[in-house]
Amino acid sequence: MDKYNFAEIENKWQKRWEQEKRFKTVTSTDKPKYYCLEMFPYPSGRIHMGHVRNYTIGDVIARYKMMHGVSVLHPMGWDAFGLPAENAAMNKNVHPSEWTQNNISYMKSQLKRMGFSYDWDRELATCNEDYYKWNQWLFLKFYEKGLAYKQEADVNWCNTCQTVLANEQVVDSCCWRCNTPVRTKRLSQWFFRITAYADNLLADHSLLGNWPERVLSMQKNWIGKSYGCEIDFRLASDTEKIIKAFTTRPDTIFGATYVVLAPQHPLIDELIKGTENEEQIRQFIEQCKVRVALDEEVEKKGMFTGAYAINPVNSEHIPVWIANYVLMGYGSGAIMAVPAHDQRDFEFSKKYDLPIRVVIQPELQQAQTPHCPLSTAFSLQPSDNMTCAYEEEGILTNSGVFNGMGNVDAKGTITKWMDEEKIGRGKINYRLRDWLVSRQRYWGTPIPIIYCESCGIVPVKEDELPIRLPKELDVSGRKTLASFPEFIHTKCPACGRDASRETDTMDTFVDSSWYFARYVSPHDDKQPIDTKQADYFLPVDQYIGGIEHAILHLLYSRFFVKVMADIGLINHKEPFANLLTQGMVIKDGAKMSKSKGNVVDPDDIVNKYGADTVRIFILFAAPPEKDLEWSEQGVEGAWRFLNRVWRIVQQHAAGVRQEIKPENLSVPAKALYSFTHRTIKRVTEDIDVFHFNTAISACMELVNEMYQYKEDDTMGLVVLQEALRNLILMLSPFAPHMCEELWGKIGNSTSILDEPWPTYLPEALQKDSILIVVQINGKARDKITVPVESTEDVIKAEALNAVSDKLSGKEIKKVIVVAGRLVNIVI
RNA sequence: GCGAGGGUGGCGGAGUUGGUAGACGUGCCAGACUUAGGAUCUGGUGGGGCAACCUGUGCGGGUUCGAGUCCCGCCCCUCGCACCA
Repeated sequence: MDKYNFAEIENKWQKRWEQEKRFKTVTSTDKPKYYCLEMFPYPSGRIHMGHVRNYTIGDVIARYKMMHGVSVLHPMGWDAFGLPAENAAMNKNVHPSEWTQNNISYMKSQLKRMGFSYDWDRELATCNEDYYKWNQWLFLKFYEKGLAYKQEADVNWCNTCQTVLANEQVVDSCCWRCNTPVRTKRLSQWFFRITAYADNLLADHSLLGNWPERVLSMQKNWIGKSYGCEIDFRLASDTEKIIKAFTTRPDTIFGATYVVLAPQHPLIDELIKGTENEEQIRQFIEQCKVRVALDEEVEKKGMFTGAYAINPVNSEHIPVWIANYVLMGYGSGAIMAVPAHDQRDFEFSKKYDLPIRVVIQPELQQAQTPHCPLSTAFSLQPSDNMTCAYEEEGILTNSGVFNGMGNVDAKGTITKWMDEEKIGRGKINYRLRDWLVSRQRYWGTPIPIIYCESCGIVPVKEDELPIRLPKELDVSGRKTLASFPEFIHTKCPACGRDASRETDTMDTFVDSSWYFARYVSPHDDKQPIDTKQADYFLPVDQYIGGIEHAILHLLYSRFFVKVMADIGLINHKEPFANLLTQGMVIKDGAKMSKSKGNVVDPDDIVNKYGADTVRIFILFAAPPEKDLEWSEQGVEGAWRFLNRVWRIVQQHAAGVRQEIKPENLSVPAKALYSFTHRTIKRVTEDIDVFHFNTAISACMELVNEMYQYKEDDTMGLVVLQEALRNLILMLSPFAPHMCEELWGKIGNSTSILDEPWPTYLPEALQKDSILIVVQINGKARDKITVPVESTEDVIKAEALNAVSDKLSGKEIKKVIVVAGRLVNIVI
């Protein structure tokens, strides 16, 4: 018997698949399509186990769909712009382009060694000018539509990366990439107006029913839509000057006892200029800029500006404060403080002895909350020694004509009234900020903009694209495009005079925001996307990747698709119909990482066991969305299983194909026949819902059955061979190389890829007899086997008879018969 | 604090129109084949007990003939957001 020589087999079939272009996408409109996509990797040098897991899952789905005769698009490419290439340039004295290309070619060979079914003819790399040209083209479209704009703003700056970052790329106040604490810096930068799509992004969650709930909830949280009211507080000293404050609680407006500005609020300068406390206040504002350590409760601090604002509903003059607990980045950077009904304001007013005015009374005694003991249930008074704000519902008081109204109703009524009085207006506010896309980097897409002294900001003409990166980079030090005078100097497209180019490049998340759409027509040099192809292939039917992109990449991509639809490039509202977020690969309880020294190199495992074993292990060890603990013993188990399959097929490879007539089979043969078809059913249903671990375990059970099977007459062998044939087909998405080889060994000359997925015969699942569990008082006591057509009475009698010794002298109160399952005798 | 997801053998994990808890794998124990086997095949394996049985799915209640699964109240873990007005 041949030994399972995985190295030879895998090499043989990888070559054959490539030569025969087995995975070339067939665009055929009379067939249903399936677009299976895994998140493309950054070409860091080598693939890691996380990639192997991600791409194995995708490969199983793609191959499974191929066997269903579907036109499958399964492409792969490279997220090839990024900072590590620049660091490599400095540290290893190699051009970012060369370093990236080398990495791509090695990683591509690794992916091929795994046997993944990619259509490599559609490969793309975002650092190639035939890709980033279309980034620039899209940028110009965004600019035309007013969706790209330049603005001076306080932006996030990472000193290590020497560049700015988008809000989404700041994690716990630190750079998402290098973990350096982020500082704010005032710079003029390019933004994408993602906020214009905030509502669409939120509303279209309804189209994403098959996305994991937690991803949707993270995005919802990030977008942060809230309904409220913007209220105008005029300055007492100059009623032309207005502080706009956003609140979700207009019902508490009569309880506003002061106004608070964020330390960065633009009006502050004017308010404090020339006052006696000016210097102190400026010092305080500086202090507020210092970021404190994380998960540390920040103490509320503030200062009185000396100015007063007018509460528009009652003309009261209330003090204007500056405090660190008000954020410039949300709403208008100013709030009305209602200490009686907002815990934060309450704490602040206690600290600085600011007045507290109750404007909502709990309705009944039971409205008391455990956190807010009230001395008298019906009249909440600040003098009651309130220990916290009352944030529950109630009845308005101290609120003029609105007294007695329920506060929930009052929100709308007061908003409407303020609108009529022109002192405020209903407003929807979002937490989402615009996307800062400028980066002070070399290795990225140049922003196609020219600055002219007389014409200002002038977009590059479309036919001038691409604006190429200067290639002759001296790699000895950190460079940006500003280091290349020959790149900067140009002529103004409008007036022809000397002008200079924008030297910032785009955030690399721009690249990955539409690459999935480029795959439908990757070589089109006339347009970014061939709309016809897009109509056929988009949206991606199944997207697979890590949860770490829950907000960043997945939100940006959704935004891009909506813009691309609005400019008529595509006709879809959402990029990814279904999303599978796979868990991490961990070892010894921690994520594999160089610093922890617990990395397992895929190359080593593939060399030792082969790709098929690695694939089986990864799929079997845990369901895809859960974390997977790496286990050498688990890999051994997968290896043993494949060898078991290999041996059983070898033992019974030669044989006859003959029609099976179930009624003529021996009892064991019929049992195996039935088991085979039940396995087909189980495996099919499991793969449909991505339960690869249980699909493989079902195959293992079938193999175990085969080892027990001893029928060696002709029909016995026919049944066994039918089982083997189906087993090989079912395992082929998981362990494709070995299955191709075994497919040949059982007498086929074609590729298994030409074979349809097996279907089970319902009649084969039918049994002559069934097992019935006999319970007494809900506890299993015995089992009986009865003919499948037995009536309830017969089953009941059999059951009572089986446990008669345990029933003697007992009164039977009740007997429950569940068809086909059990009998429960209650005594 | 808010939101989402979890808690089942030594370990990874099965199991929901409520119906034999622990499939499959791993580990461990035993047997077979063998000069030998960390190869392979076979059997056993939640805990307690010689056994009949008892007990067991984070904790406490409840519904039910019957609960890992449904309901109520807790505890713990993971992830995300977090002074968002």
